[in-house]
Amino acid sequence: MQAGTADEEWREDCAPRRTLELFATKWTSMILHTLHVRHDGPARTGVLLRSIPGISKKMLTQTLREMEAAGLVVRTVHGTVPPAVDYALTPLGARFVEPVELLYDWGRRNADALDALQAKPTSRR
Amino acid sequence: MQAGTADEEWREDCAPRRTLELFATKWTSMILHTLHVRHDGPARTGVLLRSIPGISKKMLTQTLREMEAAGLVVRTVHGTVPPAVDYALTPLGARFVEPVELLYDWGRRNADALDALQAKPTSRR
DNA sequence: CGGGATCCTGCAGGATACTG
DNA sequence: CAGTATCCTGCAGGATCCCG
Repeated sequence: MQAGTADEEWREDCAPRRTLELFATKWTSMILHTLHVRHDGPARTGVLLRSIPGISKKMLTQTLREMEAAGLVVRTVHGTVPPAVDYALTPLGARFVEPVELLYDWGRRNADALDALQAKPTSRR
Repeated sequence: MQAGTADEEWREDCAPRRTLELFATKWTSMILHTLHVRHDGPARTGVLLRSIPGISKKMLTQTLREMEAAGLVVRTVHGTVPPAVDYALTPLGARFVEPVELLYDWGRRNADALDALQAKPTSRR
């Protein structure tokens, strides 16, 4: 099998790599997760804002926009005078919750491994 | 449960978020994966370079450096005249292979969901 | 309250050339 | 072959102000 390239389909647009893009935009997975744990219905913008510490209003709306365009969430406007908007997962969006939870669960169960890291690739000042 | 903030520990340095940082640096997970599937021993720099289409020589060494500092890989120099260097997973690094494979496997099994995306968050020209 | 528009910044990350 | 050093670029993402 010689393998000048790779021993499996490992092109730039293969499935694994495209999955990674989900996590390339910093907030996407957290929004998916939040919409999931709050599956008692759609979530208002303000709720999302307060549920995800550190996210800015701009990035929240921007990411939601992209997710809506991607077909991951649906946006519903209720009022017009004091705007009341909520977001809900689409069936497609719900599917992407799985890899997110997979990853997050692993993190929770392996906090000791995370602690054992000498220096983090990012977030190191 | 009121939840002004979050319904679970969801601070900026919680385990899930720190797990995400693993994938923040674009190439880390791919290197982990490559070192894993080539577990028949350590891998030479050139092998890694050819196994990961699209990675540049610079990013490869740079990422490997960070991973070494983090304790994920060990670097071994063999020659000095024609430098022969190889990298191997540490026990800690091996642990981080799991979430990577988890994610990649999901992607392979759910290529249809990836195809169903209308617009990708990234890689959109 | 939700969200657009604008400005500004850091940093991931590519290209290239040089050393041993 | 492996690695370093520069230079340069795009873009994620923060802060701020304004609109309905």
